Amino acid sequence: MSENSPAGAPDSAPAPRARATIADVAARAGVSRAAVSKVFNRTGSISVDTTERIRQAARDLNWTPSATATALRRSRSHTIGLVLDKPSDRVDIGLGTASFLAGIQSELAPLDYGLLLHAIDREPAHQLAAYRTFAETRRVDGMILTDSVENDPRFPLLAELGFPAVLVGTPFGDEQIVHVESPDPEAGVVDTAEHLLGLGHRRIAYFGGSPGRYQSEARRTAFVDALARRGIEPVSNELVDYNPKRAAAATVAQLRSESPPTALVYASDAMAIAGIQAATELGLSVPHDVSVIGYGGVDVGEWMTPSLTTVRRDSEQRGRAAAITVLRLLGERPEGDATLENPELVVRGSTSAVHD
Amino acid sequence: MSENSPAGAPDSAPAPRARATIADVAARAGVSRAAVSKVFNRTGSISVDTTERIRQAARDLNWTPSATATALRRSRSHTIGLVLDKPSDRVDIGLGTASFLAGIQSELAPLDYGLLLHAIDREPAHQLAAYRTFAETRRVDGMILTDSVENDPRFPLLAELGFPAVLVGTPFGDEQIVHVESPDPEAGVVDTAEHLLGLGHRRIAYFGGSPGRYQSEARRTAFVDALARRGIEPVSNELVDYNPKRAAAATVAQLRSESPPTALVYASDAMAIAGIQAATELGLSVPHDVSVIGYGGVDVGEWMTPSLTTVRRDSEQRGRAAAITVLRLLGERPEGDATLENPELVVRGSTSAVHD
DNA sequence: TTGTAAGCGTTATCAC
DNA sequence: GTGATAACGCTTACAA
Repeated sequence: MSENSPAGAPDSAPAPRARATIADVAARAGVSRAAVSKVFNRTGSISVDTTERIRQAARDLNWTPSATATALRRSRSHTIGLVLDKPSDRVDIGLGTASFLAGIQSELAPLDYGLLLHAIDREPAHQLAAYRTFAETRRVDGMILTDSVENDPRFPLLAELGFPAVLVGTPFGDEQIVHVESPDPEAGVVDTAEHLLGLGHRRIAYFGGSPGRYQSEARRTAFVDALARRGIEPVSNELVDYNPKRAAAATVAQLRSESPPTALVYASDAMAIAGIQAATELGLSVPHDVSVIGYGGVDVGEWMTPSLTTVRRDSEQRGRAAAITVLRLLGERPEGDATLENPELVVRGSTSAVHD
Repeated sequence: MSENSPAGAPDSAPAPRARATIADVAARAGVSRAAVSKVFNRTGSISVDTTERIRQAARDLNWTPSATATALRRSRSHTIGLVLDKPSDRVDIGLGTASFLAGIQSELAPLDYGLLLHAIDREPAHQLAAYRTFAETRRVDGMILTDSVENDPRFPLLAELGFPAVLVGTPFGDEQIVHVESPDPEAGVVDTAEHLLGLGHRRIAYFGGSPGRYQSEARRTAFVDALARRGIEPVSNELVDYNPKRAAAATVAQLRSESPPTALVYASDAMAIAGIQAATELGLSVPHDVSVIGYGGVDVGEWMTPSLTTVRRDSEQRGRAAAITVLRLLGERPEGDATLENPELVVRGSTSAVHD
């Protein structure tokens, strides 16, 4: 690492002159602090003349209202919190998270809201403490949650605190929490089943996410039910924690069994990609010998070879909807609408009719 | 979208009772506000007895110091800003960004610093306004920058403002800015050239990033120079803006030329993955007919088939180093060290000796 | 060991 | 139209 620090030591550099305050601007414009505030908040009535004088003074002094002072006075931080899952000792951010963040940002930015990231592990005690502090310190005005779990302790807590929050997804039980979700969240998964059956597949293996997580369970149930309606049962139905390595291992085990599956369905694109590799290393060709389907619709799925058949869920749209919804909770009037489209099956190169 | 809003309307729900303040805690414990403050900041000396009374009172009232009030009083927001690049109308977050964020978080969390995300486009005027506001409103105590560009206007501005900031990477010219970078940033790229030459490749195409971006230019120059030292010139050397689609198109054009390259080198993994697809669609097999090398070392490269030979740069480590450095600038004493290892060539399945 | 009081930089409610 | 002035919730000399 190389490093040089002009900004660090205030030795040679001129001591960063004290920031101008509203009082300085008022003085320079020859008005009261109140007048300045009124101009910048378009509240109260100030003559065109003084308004211009004040604006000029502010420009001269490079003044912008202090966010912290405003936050204190208005008890609004103008910031939304997002809690990311931190499974163990490292923060883990899935492939789809990037566009989710982008979506949130795109709605927050126009209203000049900030986005504060936090990473918290799944230890219930830590969770509660963290969320409580999050709400109590009032660093954020509202928050966006993801990944509802069974008996999620966060929902009652937030309700008790009366803290504005929106869940992306569906709460597990009948917990009361504002949430955004598409009309039929599992539509794409059902199509997955139909697609495979239509191609003649009968021996199908499913590799799921994590136990106790709503999305993981719902997705799996929807798939298994869809097969059941056609009298089929998956040859395996395993939870591999959204972990690509575990998915690959489980895939190898299945493909080596005496009556191996002809189709492999995964609860995430990353796992599906790893599954393709596992199959390939066993000398099988995708999709000729085995078909593979992922979930998520990440961009790389489109670029890789074979391109990945998957269920695309618009992460960016989900981010936007979540942001819009919290903002509304806070009394803001964001532009867009919070409508979510159903995830949809995207048939690409990793699936084909069963051969043999 | 379905939505229900218990927290939204304060109709049925008991109006969220006013939060306890330090005064309430003081009253309940029968002490002054100063005493409470001292206990919670471990400053001044308070008897064990009163300390316990105060802590108990705080617990009873679920009180935590208000972050905004503290921020105002101390003129420290305890928050670091990170500016993400927003190329056009949408926020774009690269594949490696996720682990970069994770790295930053892992250093910030223990010191209870928050991370505020901002997305700004590359329009110089917007940039300057945004950074100025960022610094002036004091929402953040310091910031982390990425992607230095030629004549980067941000550096002089931040210097002028005396604002603590750290660049991840190398400044383009001789701008003064604290930065973190590995000792030999282009070591892996040079190895790339050697690797290909060693495999017998002589017709090599290079697909670069964006013009005027330091990393993009440095990477390209290092590669071309490394080839030149062995008397080789790339058959093509194009800038495709880190855009996988453009990379694929450029790849097709090259492979269809009269003397097509036997090796394709890309400035990002995403582009390399798209390049493999392009080659495959032309009926070529990777690595048998063409070798492919990416840059970045994203996880999917390891899981895909063929697995991707690439230059791995530890994004998480870069995030950690950036966070540590900016925290130090702020007078904090973060745990880890800000050392960066050189990126290294990871030879996997997408390269092989030239056949023909 | 504890308390008093003066801010930090705004905004909101009144008067004028 | 404009200006005093009192908060917002906390920290920190300085006194006691």
